[in-house]
Amino acid sequence: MKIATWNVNSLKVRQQHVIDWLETSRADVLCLQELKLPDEKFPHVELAEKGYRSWYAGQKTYNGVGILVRDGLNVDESNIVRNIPGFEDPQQRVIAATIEGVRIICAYFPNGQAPGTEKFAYKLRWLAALHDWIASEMALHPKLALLGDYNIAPEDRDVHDPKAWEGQNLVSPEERAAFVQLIGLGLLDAFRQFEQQDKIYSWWDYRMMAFRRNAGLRIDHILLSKALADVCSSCDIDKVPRKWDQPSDHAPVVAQLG
DNA sequence: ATGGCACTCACAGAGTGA
Repeated sequence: MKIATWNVNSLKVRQQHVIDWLETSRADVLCLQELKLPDEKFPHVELAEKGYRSWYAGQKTYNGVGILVRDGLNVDESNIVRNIPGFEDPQQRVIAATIEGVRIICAYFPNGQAPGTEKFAYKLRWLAALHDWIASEMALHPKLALLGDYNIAPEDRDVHDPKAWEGQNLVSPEERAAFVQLIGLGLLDAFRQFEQQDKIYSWWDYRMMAFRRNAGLRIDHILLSKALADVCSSCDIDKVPRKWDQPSDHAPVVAQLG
């Protein structure tokens, strides 16, 4: 099973990119973030025509997450979860589904704006709630994958200019500690299970020709439980869609299970 | 030091993102 995550920065604008990418990647499961559209505008008919069923939690203008599943894969319809149970939040950031016995959790972590702001405090509260919920999900589902836009660059090697970014949002010690807490639940960063080239990132600012300069961050991740990490044969970031016309500022991250 | 780009809503320019 090939699983992937992609922050598309508006599914309305990037609908054709998603369809084109699914056609070439043949991903079985694609987790999407930043749909930026309400559920009634989700293009489920167009995606179904291309062979993918979809489950989603959207809202107008901001946030929104979805899971696309290739026809033929078994989805447990009784076990779809939207948002973090017990964490009241109007922002649509989480959707989970069990696909072929694998618990797939798609998450759009809060940006956080800057340390010390109210949005940063919300990010830390959200991270704590996610941690506790993931712990309970792992107890129920030994085969679990947490995919999404984490808005955290875990280590300095995930940052193009660690000195310039030191202490800033996305790399601050508090955020990195929260990432380590997730790892502490028994999850593994799929990307780091394999030998990788230096300076591989998943996001580049639209400004300052950041992509051409490879001035990026690795903030989109696939974390796997031990049972899945044992069968994971590759994990890569696909930079190709970032080169297309009118691209998302994020690139897809892909893991092959089995 | 600041802004730089893109998207949404809505029709100007603010809010948000990372």
